Amino acid sequence: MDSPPKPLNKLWYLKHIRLFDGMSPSEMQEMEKITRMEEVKKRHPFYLPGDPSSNVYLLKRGRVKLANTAASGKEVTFDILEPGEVFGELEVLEGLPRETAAEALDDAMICVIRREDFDRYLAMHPNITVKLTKLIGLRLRRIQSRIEDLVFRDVPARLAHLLVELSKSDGAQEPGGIRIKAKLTHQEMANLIGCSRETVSATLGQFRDDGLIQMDGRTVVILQQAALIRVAS
Amino acid sequence: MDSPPKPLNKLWYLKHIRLFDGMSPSEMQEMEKITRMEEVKKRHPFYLPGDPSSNVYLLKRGRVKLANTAASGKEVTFDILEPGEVFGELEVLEGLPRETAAEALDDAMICVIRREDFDRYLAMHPNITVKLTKLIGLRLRRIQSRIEDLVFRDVPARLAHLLVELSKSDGAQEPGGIRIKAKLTHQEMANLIGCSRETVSATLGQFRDDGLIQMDGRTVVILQQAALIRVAS
DNA sequence: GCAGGTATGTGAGTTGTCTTACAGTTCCGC
DNA sequence: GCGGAACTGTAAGACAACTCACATACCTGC
Repeated sequence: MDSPPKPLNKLWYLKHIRLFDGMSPSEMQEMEKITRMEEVKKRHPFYLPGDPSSNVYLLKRGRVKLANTAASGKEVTFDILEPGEVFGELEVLEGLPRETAAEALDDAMICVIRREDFDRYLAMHPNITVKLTKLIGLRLRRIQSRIEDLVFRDVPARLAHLLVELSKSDGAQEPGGIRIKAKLTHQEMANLIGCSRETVSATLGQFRDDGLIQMDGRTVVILQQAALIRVAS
Repeated sequence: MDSPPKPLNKLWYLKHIRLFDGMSPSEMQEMEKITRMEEVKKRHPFYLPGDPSSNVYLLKRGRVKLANTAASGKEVTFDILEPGEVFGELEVLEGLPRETAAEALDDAMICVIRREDFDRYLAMHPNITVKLTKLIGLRLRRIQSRIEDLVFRDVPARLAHLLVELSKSDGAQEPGGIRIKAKLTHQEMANLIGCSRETVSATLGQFRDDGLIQMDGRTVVILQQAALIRVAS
């Protein structure tokens, strides 16, 4: 009747499946040719929903947020990308307009690849196509697990889950705890777990009062990871 | 400030992106060789989360449900597949264990392809690989829009959305309305939109009282599609 | 064709989360 | 280093959806 106790889903924030890792020097050179470097400022939008999908992007420096906004103004964040990750390739592949917005969270550096060049490159490098398929497949699995999160877990569990995953992907071990380096505002956390900003503030406050975390200034330090994982159940 | 009014997301229930459509006769023959036909009974599980991913399945007849169950017993349904659709290929591709359960909703007929054969087949048919990538990409987009549904919309809106999409993919035009042929229980609808069975019953009752739908026996007939779409906003 | 299992309808009570409102705090650009 | 903007903390009230409980209706397999 009971399913076996399930470990926290490691796919949630699994990062760094890099599309172009392990390229040969000649492939690299070829890629170099079709790529244009660009520097963009914080909050710069790469694209908005409905835009034609004319480019694929490779993030070199800074973070990029993939998100959508409802008519009400409520926002949902699908992913926050770290350097090394590719984005925008999905819609390019299908030739459909953008479905999400992409925006720089920090001053960032990116490589831009024009649609036609990307298509041509893929056609000539079937092994990269397979890698791309796996990458998209992994994203699909990750996003499925977010649906499970939304349906199965309440806000404290989702938030605990988020903190634990952030501590894994972005944490610095310190005496007494793990400092989460990724600086997310409460609003951004709310957009990631699908609740209101106030609820995040209150729930973090609860975690603090319970001794699970510590908040100095605007960064979170996890004091009791095991207990947090229990909350995330 | 306001985003432009967004039409209901057509990806939600978009079906029939068939992986092996447009195959040449020789390719077909080749596929034939690595395929084993099987008949399975209603409620037969193809696999469960954690199972090794040893096969890819091609659904010929009947419906298949992809779903997951929480320790609490609550269930979320990711997709209900119709004949012509492929499933189980994602985990096979990555060589990871199953992450969802797959089970026959009706007595069904399927083709089973062994993992090694599928891998080998893909390696020899790069065009099928590209198609597979697009198919998985489309699923990703669909599932992203379900997250938006869960975060942005309340239950009446989600249910109205579901009915409208079902009427498109599985509806029969009739004098006075569109009959939804797919026979889903209230529980199954609840699993699809992430709410309780009772809430589905009550909300359908509300739609009936408002004259939006009609329920004869266990099938739903949509009387006022436009109004339903408005509810789904 | 009847019985037992499965599905539906409905109500009362509870609760998690949102909304609204506002005060306090920290950051950042100039 | 100062001022304004962005962010955080907290609380009260509202409400959507859940749970629990039970009655009714419906299929379907023997």
